[in-house]
Amino acid sequence: MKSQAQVLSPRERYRNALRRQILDAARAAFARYGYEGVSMRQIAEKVGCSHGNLYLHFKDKQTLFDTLVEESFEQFGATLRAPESARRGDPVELLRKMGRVYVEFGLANASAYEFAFILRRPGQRSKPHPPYERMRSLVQRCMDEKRFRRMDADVASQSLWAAGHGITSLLILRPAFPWADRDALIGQVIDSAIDGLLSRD
Amino acid sequence: MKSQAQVLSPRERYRNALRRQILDAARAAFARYGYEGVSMRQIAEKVGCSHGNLYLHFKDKQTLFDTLVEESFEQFGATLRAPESARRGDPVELLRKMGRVYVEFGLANASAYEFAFILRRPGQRSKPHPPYERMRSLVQRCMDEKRFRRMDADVASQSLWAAGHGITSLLILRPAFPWADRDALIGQVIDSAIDGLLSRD
Amino acid sequence: MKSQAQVLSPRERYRNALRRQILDAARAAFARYGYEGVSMRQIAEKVGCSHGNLYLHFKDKQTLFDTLVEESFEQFGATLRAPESARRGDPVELLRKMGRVYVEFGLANASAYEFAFILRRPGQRSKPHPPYERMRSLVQRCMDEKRFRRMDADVASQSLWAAGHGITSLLILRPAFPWADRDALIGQVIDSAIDGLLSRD
Amino acid sequence: MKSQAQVLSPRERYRNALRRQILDAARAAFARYGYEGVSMRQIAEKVGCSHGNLYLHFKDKQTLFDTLVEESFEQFGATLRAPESARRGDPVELLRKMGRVYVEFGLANASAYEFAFILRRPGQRSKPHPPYERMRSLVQRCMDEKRFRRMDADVASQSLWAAGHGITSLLILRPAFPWADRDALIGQVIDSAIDGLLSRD
DNA sequence: AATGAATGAGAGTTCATTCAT
DNA sequence: GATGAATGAACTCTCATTCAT
Repeated sequence: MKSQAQVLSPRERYRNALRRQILDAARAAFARYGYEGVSMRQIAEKVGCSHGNLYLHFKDKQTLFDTLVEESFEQFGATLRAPESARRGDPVELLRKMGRVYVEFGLANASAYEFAFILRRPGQRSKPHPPYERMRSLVQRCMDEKRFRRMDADVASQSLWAAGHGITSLLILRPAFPWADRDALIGQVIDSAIDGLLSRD
Repeated sequence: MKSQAQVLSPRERYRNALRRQILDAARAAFARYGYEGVSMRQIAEKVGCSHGNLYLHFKDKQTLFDTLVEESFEQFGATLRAPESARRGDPVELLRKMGRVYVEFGLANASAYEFAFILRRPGQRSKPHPPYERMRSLVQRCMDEKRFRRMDADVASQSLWAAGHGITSLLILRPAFPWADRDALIGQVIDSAIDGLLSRD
Repeated sequence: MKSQAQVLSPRERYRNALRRQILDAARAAFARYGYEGVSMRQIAEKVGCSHGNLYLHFKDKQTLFDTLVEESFEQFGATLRAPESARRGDPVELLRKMGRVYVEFGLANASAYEFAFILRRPGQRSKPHPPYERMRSLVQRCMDEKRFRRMDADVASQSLWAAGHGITSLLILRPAFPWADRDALIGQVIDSAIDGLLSRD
Repeated sequence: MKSQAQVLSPRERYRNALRRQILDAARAAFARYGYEGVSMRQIAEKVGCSHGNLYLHFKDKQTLFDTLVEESFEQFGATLRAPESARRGDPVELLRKMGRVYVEFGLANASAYEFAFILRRPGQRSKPHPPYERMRSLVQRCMDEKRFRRMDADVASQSLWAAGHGITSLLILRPAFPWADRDALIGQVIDSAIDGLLSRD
């Protein structure tokens, strides 16, 4: 579908590549030091170009930052769409899988995770984002199929999100902490959170 | 023990009060805007003194910040010491209580919580802090008394911490999100996390 | 009257002196190169202080500039108040005298004159300024006393202003031009402009 | 004479047209914002070409500016040549006419007027320019024919120029001022200036 | 001929910090 | 003990200019 858009002049390809490099350098820096802790000059130095050059790609620092936030949410949305799209199969198992994907994607893309869920942002929006919406509809399905106890669907969904966010953010923000076995820990967190919603009989 | 420290000259008392005001103003500002987002001048203005004055109480900006981090951990330690000190009583119920205290103290002292567990810091230390140690010993006791399944005590403890941190940090960082009933949500998170560790029989 | 305001601590006096130095340096620079042609750093260098220092006296460049404009108008107002205040005496002669004072003050304070009447300004106001108002009332008096022909008082006043401004601004802006005898020229310009308004009989 | 210059290839004609567009855009911009207040990028944007393109027509910004100054003087010279060339007829009336043409041409070509007579320039030359020379010779003729009093011809000529320049520059620089009727005002200024030179008998 | 990517200088402004008073 | 004047570095951003394409 985008096939004709793929035909780029060398110049355009180079331009895109540089833009990509800037975004990557900026993402890493912002994630580590926060918005105010990073200067355009520092980003440019990491990229290896003049700082003026950044302004040929992004109007200003805020726009560069916003682009990264947007990008991060899109990445999350795309990743979490996959497991949910499996319409059939045990919805509880789907949720478990989704939880693990969430955490693992967050760890593998730590800076994107920080942009999406940790970093304070100048212009706070905080609407229910697509990843959350997907999870919530799956939780609802679990209730409809009597796999989960009847309860407030938002309480249930948000308790799952809290658990997943808790382990993800701690592992990202406190990498030096003497963590137990990573997989076992993640599994325990997710399983507890989901099992705590199951019907008891 | 500290009795002789109580005898303060008026001058010393004033000095201490000013130091306290500076810390409070700085804590609020840092928590909202981050380390680089706050200037010494801004802090001084909130306090109502000259910016030069700050340097009579704290060597530099970093020291002021570090003092707040230290203080935050101490507050947490003191708060969580109380429930644990009840040596008798159902250890599982004690854990539940401890979890709720953790979350509620975190929410009531959001900026302290951010200092202790969210904000990235220039000089990262990240040793197992006292609050964690206390919880871990309680978890161990639950296992010793067969209330919890036998499993790696660190996996168990850290899964509890993850859950508690998850809900606390989300509520702090995303206040504009349409959260479900706060108490119900907190209860669900903690109960799931603890119930997931119980012996199954 | 301002006697008690004269008691300044040495610090205040020094501060005022520095402020004065900054204003003088800025006035000369702006008059020669225009608003955009002068940088805060250049001004600081002429004063012999750091450029940051300027911001302790003026909020920003625009404020520094505005202060100079204000000051220039005040100087003009004060200077032109003197001849006019002589309530009695031939009003035509008063006007002649006022014209000469206007031109000579403008030449003696060329940069102030440029600020007041030549330089384009970012925020254009252009209301009838006090100097003009004073002259206009004198022109009116000349008409009332039948010394001037009956005509539109604004046409008359503005034609005088135009003549005075013309010779003043040319002498300031084109100092290298081979001018005729300065006093004779100024006298001729003013006399023509005023005589052209006299009643003819 | 210029006939062979008229034969232009389409390419050359296009090139000339573009050069013309650049000059026009630059003239308007410089006149409004001054030399330092205008960037090459802004000029290019108004023209609708790349900023690099400007350098194919003008070596640098200063050269572009100088070209405009030159051009402005030429326009004035050409305009004022017309009335003077009428060798016969009342020389005083010719002068009056010349004055009005001067002012009106200045107002109609405000930016050219600013370039020629108001804007400060990096490299100041300020020799008696052709327009002045023409007027001066006409003044001399008035004296020779006893229409003007005997006096220093430069004082007389420059007093006329001052009057004309005064009203022209004020109307250009202070458009927001509440001016009286424009034509009446211009007429009064010129008539006063010329009548002030007439022989008295 | 024309583009636009790139640079390095320099703009206005704010900052942490020092120090004389 | 406290002030606030002062500095120099660093910030974001814009500019004139060059040059490969």
